[in-house]
Amino acid sequence: MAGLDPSLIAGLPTFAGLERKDLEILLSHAQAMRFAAGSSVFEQEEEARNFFVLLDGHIRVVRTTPDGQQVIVRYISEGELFGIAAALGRTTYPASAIAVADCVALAWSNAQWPELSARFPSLGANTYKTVGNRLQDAHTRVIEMSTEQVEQRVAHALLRLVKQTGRQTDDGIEIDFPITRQDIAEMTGATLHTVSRLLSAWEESGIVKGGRKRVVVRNPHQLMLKAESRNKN
Amino acid sequence: MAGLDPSLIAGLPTFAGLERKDLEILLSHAQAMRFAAGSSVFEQEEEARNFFVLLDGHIRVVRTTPDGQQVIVRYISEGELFGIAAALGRTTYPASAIAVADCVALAWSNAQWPELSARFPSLGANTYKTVGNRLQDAHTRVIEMSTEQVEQRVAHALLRLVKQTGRQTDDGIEIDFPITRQDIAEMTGATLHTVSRLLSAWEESGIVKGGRKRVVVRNPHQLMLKAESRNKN
DNA sequence: CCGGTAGTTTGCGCTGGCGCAAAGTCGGGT
DNA sequence: ACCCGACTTTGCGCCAGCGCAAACTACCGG
Repeated sequence: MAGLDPSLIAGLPTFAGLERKDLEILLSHAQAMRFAAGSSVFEQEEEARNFFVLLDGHIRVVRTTPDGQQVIVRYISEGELFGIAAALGRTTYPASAIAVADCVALAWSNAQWPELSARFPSLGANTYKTVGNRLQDAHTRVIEMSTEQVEQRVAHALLRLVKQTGRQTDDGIEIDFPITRQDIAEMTGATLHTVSRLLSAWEESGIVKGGRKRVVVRNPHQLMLKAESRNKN
Repeated sequence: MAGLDPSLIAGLPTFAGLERKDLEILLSHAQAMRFAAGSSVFEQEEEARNFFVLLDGHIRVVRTTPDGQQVIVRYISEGELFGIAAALGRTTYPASAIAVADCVALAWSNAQWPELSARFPSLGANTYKTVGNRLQDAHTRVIEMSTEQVEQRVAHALLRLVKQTGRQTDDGIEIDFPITRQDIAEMTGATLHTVSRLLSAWEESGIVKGGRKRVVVRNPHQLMLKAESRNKN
């Protein structure tokens, strides 16, 4: 259906639980979708109609508070399941998803969820695991926000991004999609200004290298030190 | 098995999805456990052997950071499913659970999870929903921590506790288990001292009434005002 | 009834990081 | 080639809330 390009299917490590044949059946129910960088995949409060697997690109998940404040919940990279609100008993998406690079995703209608999850138990297992990881991450973030200084939180955020999407360059490890200082601020509960100051200071000491919508980590080890103690380094 | 007291079974609203007969089968696989106030139900990092439903009492879930800081993840009240780490693909509990009042819980061995969840789809649905709610809560907390002042966070925490476990008294609504200023601090990422000061100020204006390990909310509406704007009231 | 411990309150000084302001700088579109 | 909007940097003053310190008080066990 929808003429799935077979080449898209090649790399889906997350679905290793499924046998080749089952995978093909599952994929035959999916629809491929493309999103240009900057476009919206779904909006907060919108009725949850689909669940997705991201095949290529990067998506930012943002939650907006009643008074207009924005917080970045997380970034989604290739192979990840997302938009599974309906499976978790919600009728609307709790956050907005925005493509930060050109994206390709597979989408299934939520109406198919009961049938598909019954037919492919490993889809269910995968969902449990995904949600478990997210819950863990969310709690980790609460702890960080509760106990750490801004400098440590920013360092942790960068390390997480590097680990998740880092691409080795001759300069160091680069975060593989455009990200602004403001974005980092919204991930860490700091202000744009403070983040900018921190990155400037780190650039001074050769730990990172900045650019317009770019961050390259030159010295991950030193960055870990910043992340770990509230002492001066 | 384990001679379940039938009276315990009476009130299990959370499991409404199950028919009476199925419920009995499910319960026949469970083991009843009692925990005295202050005792540990399970420890962080301990191998996850069981999952539970709390029948009576209150349990505090605490996560400890590598450097010894503690953060209260949440409180569990009657009817809630907990300790489901294994179902989410983990082998150890990510946090400790401590009874803050005398507790009665039903426990199932994790080994039974695949069988039970296959046999009773509504158990699985229930788990998805529970996890969905928790994920939602965790994200809400991240947002609060990111965007709110300490005063608002403490107000929100109290309102949540009151909503979850409030007991009407002639003085106002009382939180139904012993809770210290330190506990509130660990829920909100503030210090004991700041929390104490805030509660003193609120007691001054008649919004709450404090006591040793006790908090009574006399004026929830005013407390909501404190929770909502960073303006002076 | 009494001593000890766990919990609470309050004072004081300091500072991390925010709010506000303004001046760069990069890059994409016409 | 230029302009405009988006992104970034930096300076400065202020204050919420923390760290430290000390006193107070309610409960519990003996």
